[in-house]
Amino acid sequence: MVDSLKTKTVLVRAGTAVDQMVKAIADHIVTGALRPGEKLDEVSLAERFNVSRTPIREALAQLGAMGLAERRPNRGAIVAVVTQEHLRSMFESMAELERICARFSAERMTVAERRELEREHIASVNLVHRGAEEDYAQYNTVFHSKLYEGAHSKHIHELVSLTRSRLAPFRRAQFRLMGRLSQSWQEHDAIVTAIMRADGHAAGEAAHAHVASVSSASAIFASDK
Amino acid sequence: MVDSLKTKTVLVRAGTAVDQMVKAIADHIVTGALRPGEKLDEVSLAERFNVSRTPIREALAQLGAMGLAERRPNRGAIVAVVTQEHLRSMFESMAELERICARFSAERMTVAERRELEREHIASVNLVHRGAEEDYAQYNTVFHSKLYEGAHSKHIHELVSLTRSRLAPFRRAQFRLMGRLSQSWQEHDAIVTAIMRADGHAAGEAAHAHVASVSSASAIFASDK
DNA sequence: TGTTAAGAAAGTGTATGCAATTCAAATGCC
DNA sequence: GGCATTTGAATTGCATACACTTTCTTAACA
Repeated sequence: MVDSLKTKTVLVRAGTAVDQMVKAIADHIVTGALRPGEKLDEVSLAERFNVSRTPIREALAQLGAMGLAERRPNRGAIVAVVTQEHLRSMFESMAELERICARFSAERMTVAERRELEREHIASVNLVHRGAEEDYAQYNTVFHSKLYEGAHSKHIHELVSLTRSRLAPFRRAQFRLMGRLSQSWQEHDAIVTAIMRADGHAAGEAAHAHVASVSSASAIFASDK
Repeated sequence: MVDSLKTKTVLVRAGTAVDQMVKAIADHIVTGALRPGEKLDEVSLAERFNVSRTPIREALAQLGAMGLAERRPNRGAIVAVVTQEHLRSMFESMAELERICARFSAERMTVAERRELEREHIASVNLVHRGAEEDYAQYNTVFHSKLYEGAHSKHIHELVSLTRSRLAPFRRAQFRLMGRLSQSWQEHDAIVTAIMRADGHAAGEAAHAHVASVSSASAIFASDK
């Protein structure tokens, strides 16, 4: 089928429409274009993104499950309003989950996984020396992902991914890491060292301390409430 | 408005329709009426429950978020098929989450909460002596809920609730506790004692051991795959 | 006979229309 | 003037219709 025939569709859609909507709305929430507590009107969003209400509704449902939106029966959805206390508990949970992942990683990672982790960790020291904050932030994500995967526990991985996505609106990587690249690397180093020694407890403690450290740096971006 | 006028609606619906569908389908999955891997056809379900496809679709989306169903784009939904490995990781996660909740409870419970926990725990010894498995199972749920709430961490509570609901299909309380009421009570006792002493570490270890004990008793109900 | 391509059937994805509920403003009553 | 009731607009919930994707069938060709 020739694409040019579809004159009605102005913008060629990449994937399924509802996924697009989820990403788009989530992005608006994460970037702050949609403020916490703001009403997510179905018709407005539908007009805004040139789709009908149906995919919007499904997207809102998914966002609700993700914790980014809050759906009240018959009363529409709003951008999830996260209290200071709730935010604290999310960071706290994140620290605990990372502690578990690091402990499991130390106990369960294959030799290949350990080697790869150590190799990339050592390589990342260059980013620190160069002060490449953007690149380091990207590597940091990879580093933590390796910890999640190294735990060899699918469900823990799901829980930590869920928590991570919920915390996304409050983590601005560029701010989070500014000026503490060196500290972050040394904290990573403690984790890696413990994992290489297969010292689960030490790895867990190091990971917990690491996240707690990041949390306190991020907390200032919390919505005052 | 007089209710009898609505002759069309044969069965008076309690809440919103999609919630009904979620509960109904979830129930069918949990009870085993719908087997893992079975196709969740939208039109069939719609006819079955006398609603249109729309609420069914939303319900399936929610069930997907819950982990009870698996939705493939353009290919329909199936009852989530849980591998032995995945199930293991869920029980493992449950144990770790309970460890955290117990530790936090030991550290954070108010005096009133501690007193209430101990009071009900001591009272539950009667159920053990009477061998009231049904009642004990019910109390057991309350006991664990108190641990989750006592942690004073909203997000951890969400994570543990999510995991619990996902494990629901594999927990048949009546089987789970049969013949081990006394053992369960003594494990509870260790947790309560540690919490009353505000000994976070001991409480966590006791809770972890308790869940691990229950897990091994439940594992036999896992789908062989 | 095996492979592949075309087409029909089935089922999901999306759009639209109607019903039901909610929220608010205006009106009536005390 | 204050308070309760009602009515209307706005918005969500649900149903139905249509479009597109997938998949199974069938037939043609190597």
